Amino acid sequence: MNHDFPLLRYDGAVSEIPPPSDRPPLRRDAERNRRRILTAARGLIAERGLGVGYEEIAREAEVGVGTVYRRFPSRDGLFYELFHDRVDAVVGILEEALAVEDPWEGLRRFMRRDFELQASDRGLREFMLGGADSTELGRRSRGRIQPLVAELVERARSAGRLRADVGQGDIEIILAMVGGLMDASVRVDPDLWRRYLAMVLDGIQSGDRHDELPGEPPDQAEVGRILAGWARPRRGQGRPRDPEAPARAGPQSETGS
Amino acid sequence: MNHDFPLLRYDGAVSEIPPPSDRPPLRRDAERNRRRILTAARGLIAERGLGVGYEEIAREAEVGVGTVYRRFPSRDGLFYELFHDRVDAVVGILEEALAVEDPWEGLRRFMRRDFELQASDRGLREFMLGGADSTELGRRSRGRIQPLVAELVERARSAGRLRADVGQGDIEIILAMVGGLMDASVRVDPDLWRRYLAMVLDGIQSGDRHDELPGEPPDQAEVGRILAGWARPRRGQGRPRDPEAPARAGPQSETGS
DNA sequence: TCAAAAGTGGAAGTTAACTTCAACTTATAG
DNA sequence: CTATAAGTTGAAGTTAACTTCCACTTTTGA
Repeated sequence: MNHDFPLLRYDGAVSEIPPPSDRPPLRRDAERNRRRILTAARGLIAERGLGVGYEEIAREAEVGVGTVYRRFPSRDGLFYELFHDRVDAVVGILEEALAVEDPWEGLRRFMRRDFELQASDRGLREFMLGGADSTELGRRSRGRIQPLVAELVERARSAGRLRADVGQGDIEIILAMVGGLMDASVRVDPDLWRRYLAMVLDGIQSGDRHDELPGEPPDQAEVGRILAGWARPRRGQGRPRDPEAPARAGPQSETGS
Repeated sequence: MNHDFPLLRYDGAVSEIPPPSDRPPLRRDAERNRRRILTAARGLIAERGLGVGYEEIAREAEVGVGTVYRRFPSRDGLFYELFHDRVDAVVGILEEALAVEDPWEGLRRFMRRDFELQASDRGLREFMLGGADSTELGRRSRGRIQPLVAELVERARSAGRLRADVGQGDIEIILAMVGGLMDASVRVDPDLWRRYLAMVLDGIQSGDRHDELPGEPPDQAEVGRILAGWARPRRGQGRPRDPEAPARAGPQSETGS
């Protein structure tokens, strides 16, 4: 059992320094392939999310599927390699935010930087959101991140800049909520999330001052494209079909005898 | 081509009054089955979203799959039957909201009532969000709803209660954003959305007064359950696997020779 | 009552992933 | 240089939907 290696740090947070590997090193070709797989996976997952298939990763990496399975028998191993440094980055952002003098500014800064980090990587977004708890890394990450967020919230509240009725849990929900919007909108307008983050921040601060909203309200066409990309259910449901009107798709009163 | 039957109404909106069906009436058994299918579909889709399969609907309706396909060759026809009256309800809510004297109160009321309507029906939520534009009904619905929302927004802004830099498109995005949260959280806490809607409303009003936030901040366990249910990617990715550490899932420095 | 039209059911075909594995290839150590 | 362990591959098996089709049943109207 060597896969738990918490090293205590100054504040009780757990460091992510990897232990010396105890397995024999990979063969040279294997190492090369491993690198290719990670590169391919990084790109595909950043683009399309955690769901991309091994077959596609293999194709992109110019490697057989079997190789991908051999190297990463479970997706957790792959996600570990792809995201552990990103988690470190988030922790870094949190520490920086805690170092900011003005507590409200610190909280704002954290949220903004966190979203900036996630903006370019859909996989990271999904990992941080829902995927987090199904993975060893995910659970550990939450353990590192939560106390820092709690501290940030506590500071902002004590300083009187955060509404007293807003708690740590609210911040996490807000991150998820705006993150969900980001998922749908980044491709249409990469900075739109800033606008809605600003609205929510205005809603949870206790001062009465509004910052100006960044960007412009999206126009109809933009809204349409954003909604069209919102978390689809499974298979299509708008496929082009034969032009025949579907049987009784034309309205028919339920009261027909 | 008889499946377009816009009847002009007072404000140019399109009425949804069904035309007399020109097809021969269904046989008695067919009508009975059609009813069963709709009932089953209504329940399943409200519970689990637009993605439920025909096989499952058939099982629930105690009918063969073939029957479901015969009656609803495309999902659009099914969605039409399930949702056209819900769209009418939304339009009704909008009209009521426009009749409220205080424009800001009207806007608030619309959003609240709209969410209350959607809270109990995940399928409706998905239909109103993304699914809307892939369907004849969806497109028509947007056409009816948008001008009313625009009017509501215009009123609230003229009255000076809505920030001047908030547009109609923003309201639609906010509906989608909070709707996404609702998707993830209704099962855990059916009223949690009210809290975040309140925050956003506070963020977009121009007065400096905050309403009290409904509910309490979710605690850690609650946040965990909510995030766990957030729009999953495709297949599981946290399946229980053999307890062996995945090959090199244990961290290994990328710098290994 | 009975023939025709309408409707039904569900097995079998289709699609699109995911995963395994046994024959083959390559790096490495001696 | 060679034996061997490590690694690679992609075809074939598996799973879980979706959809079609036709032999059979039910309703209807003359």
